[in-house]
Amino acid sequence: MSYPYKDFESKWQAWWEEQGVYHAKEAIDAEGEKFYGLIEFPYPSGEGLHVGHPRSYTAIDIMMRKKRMEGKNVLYPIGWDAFGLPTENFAIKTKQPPAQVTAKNIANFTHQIKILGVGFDWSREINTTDPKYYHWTQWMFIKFFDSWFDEKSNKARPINELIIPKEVEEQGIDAMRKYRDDRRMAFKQKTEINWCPKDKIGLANEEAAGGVCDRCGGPVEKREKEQWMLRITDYSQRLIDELGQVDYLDKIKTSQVNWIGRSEGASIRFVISVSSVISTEAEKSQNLKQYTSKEISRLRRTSLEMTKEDDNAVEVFTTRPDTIFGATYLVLSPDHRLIAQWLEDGTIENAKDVKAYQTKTKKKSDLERQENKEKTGVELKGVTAINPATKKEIPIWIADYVLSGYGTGAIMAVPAHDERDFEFAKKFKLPVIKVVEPPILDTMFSQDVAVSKGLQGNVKVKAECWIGDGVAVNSDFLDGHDTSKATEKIISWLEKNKVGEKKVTYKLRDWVFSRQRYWGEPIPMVNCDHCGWVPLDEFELPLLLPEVKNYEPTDTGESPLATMTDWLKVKCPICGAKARRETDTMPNWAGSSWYFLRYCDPHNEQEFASKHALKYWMPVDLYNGGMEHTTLHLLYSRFWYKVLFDLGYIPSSCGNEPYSMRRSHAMILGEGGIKMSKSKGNVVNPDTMVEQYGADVFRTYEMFIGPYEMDAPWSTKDILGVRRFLDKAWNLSLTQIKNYELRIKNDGEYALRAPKDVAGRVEDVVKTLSLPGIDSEDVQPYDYILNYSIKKVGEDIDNMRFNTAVSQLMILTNELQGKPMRSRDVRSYLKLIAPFAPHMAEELWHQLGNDSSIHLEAWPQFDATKIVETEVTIAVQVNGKLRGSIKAPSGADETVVRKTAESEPNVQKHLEGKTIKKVIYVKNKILNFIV
RNA sequence: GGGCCCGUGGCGGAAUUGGUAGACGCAACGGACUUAAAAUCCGUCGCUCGAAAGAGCUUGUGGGUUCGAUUCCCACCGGGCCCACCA
Repeated sequence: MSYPYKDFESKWQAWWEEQGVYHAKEAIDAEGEKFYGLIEFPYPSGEGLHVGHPRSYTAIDIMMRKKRMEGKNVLYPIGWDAFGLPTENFAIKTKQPPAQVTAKNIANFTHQIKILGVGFDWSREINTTDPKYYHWTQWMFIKFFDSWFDEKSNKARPINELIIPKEVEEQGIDAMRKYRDDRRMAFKQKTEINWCPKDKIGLANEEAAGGVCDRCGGPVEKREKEQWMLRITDYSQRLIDELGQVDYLDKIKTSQVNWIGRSEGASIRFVISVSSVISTEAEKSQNLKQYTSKEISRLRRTSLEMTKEDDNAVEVFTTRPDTIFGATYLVLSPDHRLIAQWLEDGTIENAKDVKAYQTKTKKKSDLERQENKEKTGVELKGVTAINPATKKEIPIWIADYVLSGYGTGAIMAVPAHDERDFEFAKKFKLPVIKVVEPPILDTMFSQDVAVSKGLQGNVKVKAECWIGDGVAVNSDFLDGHDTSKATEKIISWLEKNKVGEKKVTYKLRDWVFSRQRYWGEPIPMVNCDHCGWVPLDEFELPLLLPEVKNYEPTDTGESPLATMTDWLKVKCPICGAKARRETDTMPNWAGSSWYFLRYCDPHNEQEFASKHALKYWMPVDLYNGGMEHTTLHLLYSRFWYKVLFDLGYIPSSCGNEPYSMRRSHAMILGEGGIKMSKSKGNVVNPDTMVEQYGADVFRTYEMFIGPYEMDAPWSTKDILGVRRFLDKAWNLSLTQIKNYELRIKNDGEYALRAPKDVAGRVEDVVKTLSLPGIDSEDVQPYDYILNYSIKKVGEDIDNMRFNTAVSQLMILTNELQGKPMRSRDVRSYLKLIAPFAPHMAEELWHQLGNDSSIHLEAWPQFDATKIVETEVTIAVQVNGKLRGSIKAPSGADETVVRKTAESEPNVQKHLEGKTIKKVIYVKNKILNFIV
């Protein structure tokens, strides 16, 4: 018979809430150790809960339930990451206020999660769109604005501790303000945004995935816009190094490190010359002109010594300074700052072509860029550079394969040692010089050789020179070998000659923190003609998101808030003059960057969380989330936390990492292993499953579905197997309980439900009546399997191997079939099942005569002596092949086992007429005869 | 192109530090109960040969290390995810 889950699931859910079973104790009156478990709070979309959500909620719930039963003060909170685009777009489409849509979605999600029986502490529920919450998001933004990164102490500090150099101070107040603004953790900068020319709106990256507009499907362009940025790049090195302090899955650490993308190399300055020096076209294409020091002195710059990049030098970044002898041209990104200047002062002779190329690049969508990787570019006529190592004059090009955002936005092209440079050189017939041997070798070679007299200690270079294509770059001597010595040597030469130095760069970009959207936290900043960007006074927070008539983005690409003329007008907090509010809002990553801090003290109106609460709960002991957030949310929130930590808003005892442990769940796929999607019609709705099978079956099935960290396909048939299991567990437990009733009735004429003054608990009744059997100390036939299961299930939960934990519970349940149990063993059995099937366990627990929740009972202990096996099965092999198996006492030594094994008929057969050369014996496991 | 992950029966998946491959579940087949079906219970279940005992083969493919490899190493094939002109 199926167990009647409908009779009691909602009853217990209400009772748990009423009893506060899952409420964490406040830091102040808590005893014992704390445990803070966290799942990524959901975005309450209109789609409703996906079956993937409960997989991780249940998994962590199971771990939290066990911790709670082990006596820990568990914090397992839930909330809503509710600002964001899908809601805004839905609101626009249906002409409803986003706040209203959000409220509806939250109500729906709440219901869906509550019927699952997850043990969340709902008393700490938070919502990022609640002014009481975003008050502090705004407050933190101001703290970012009011701080800078001090490289000396390697941490963020208040901006008023920034010392302004004398020479800047002398330049006046504007210069001082600029000096400060250029260093703030939150700053305004022109950056490219995705722009849909058809819809005339700016798009978030996620709306412009693949270079296509999310709304109209048309191509997306780049446009420049001033945006708020957060200086996460200052933390690049710490975000890598401090991973050493935390326990994250290796693949998570690896992808964060790769995302930050540290590379070591050198920055090298190439002096610029004017083209009039170059004699002829022929000379230019056939021979790279070798300059004498005399000629160099005729260049615009008389010395090759460059201590920093200026108008007369281009700075490049390279990870291979050892190949500098092969650098035959420079390439700048089309929007390199020097180009605008050269265009202006007329240095560039082919200005028209250059400008045309710049425009073309800007129009090029990401999609085109991805699809068509053929090299394009334009030579800058009239400007050249001098390779500091070879002293040769080399041309300068612009090309979109050089990215403005990485390194210095300029490269030295070494076509013989870089595929992209080679492709480019081939196409535009540029010289290719292969550095055949590292320039540290004291051998001198051949034809068009670049020799650097500048290098110390008679260092010479073997190099070959080709013009144009016809050269295959393969099996290069340097590439793939250890070039570190050569690199080191060159760098020290560069440094000695002041034309370059060691440099580290990162792929990580600063965080674009503005959205030209409505449904986000207003940025609490004011622009004043006299004072520049000024934050609101703290007592003015929260700056409420005003209601607007129309949520559509504006034609100008500004946020809808820009149409609120009254709201925009504000007095400057500093000088009181007329000023204008910022109309951009924050990205949805803002609220999620610190929500785990708010859970510690969610109702605090004086601060984002009290120091005391933070001290008690932080860091998060276990944080579970999807791999897709590894390089965004997880990195952002680590950064955010570090800034708050550096500024002293988080007690130092919490440590400078927010999460001690990070684990990852995987996806639940549709039947057959394809992704669930509305269009494929294979979406499974959790509500339907709960209705059809009950929450306990649904939960347990999702745990049984496969390894937690791996994707698993949904199977409507497999869930039936789990239902059968819980039916069996239910019937088994009821049978045991009925047995007590019968025995009590027969022997003592008491019913189990005897009046409370006689007894509430079965075992009390039993003790009162001193009935033998029920609580007997006799050896029971299930002693081994029960104790082993307690051990195994406990370990599996700790190690997040939920699938094997469930299978062990199945084995246990099958083995207990038809065996009368001691009441204390039934209690242990129910406790083992409780984390997986909390409703059923609670119901049976109460039927057993208990009044308090099973989820607050102590986790069962196993008796190690019951697990020790006295007799073991040993596999017997002949030449590594299994020929039989024998029983032997546990720990038996070789001679005993060998004797038994040799008498085994099948083993005998294979040993017959052969001499045993060697015997390998592994205690309690295997005996192998080598003949 | 770079990084990460995964290949085990008809299916989802088990297998401590290398030690009896296929736990547990699904499906399938045979049986019991039933007027019948469902549900439930009992049994069989990697492949090939064999009545059976047993033998051979088997963890994507090919090599290697080892007494012994799903596990470790090398190469290849297939699939997935993320990033992608990152100098």
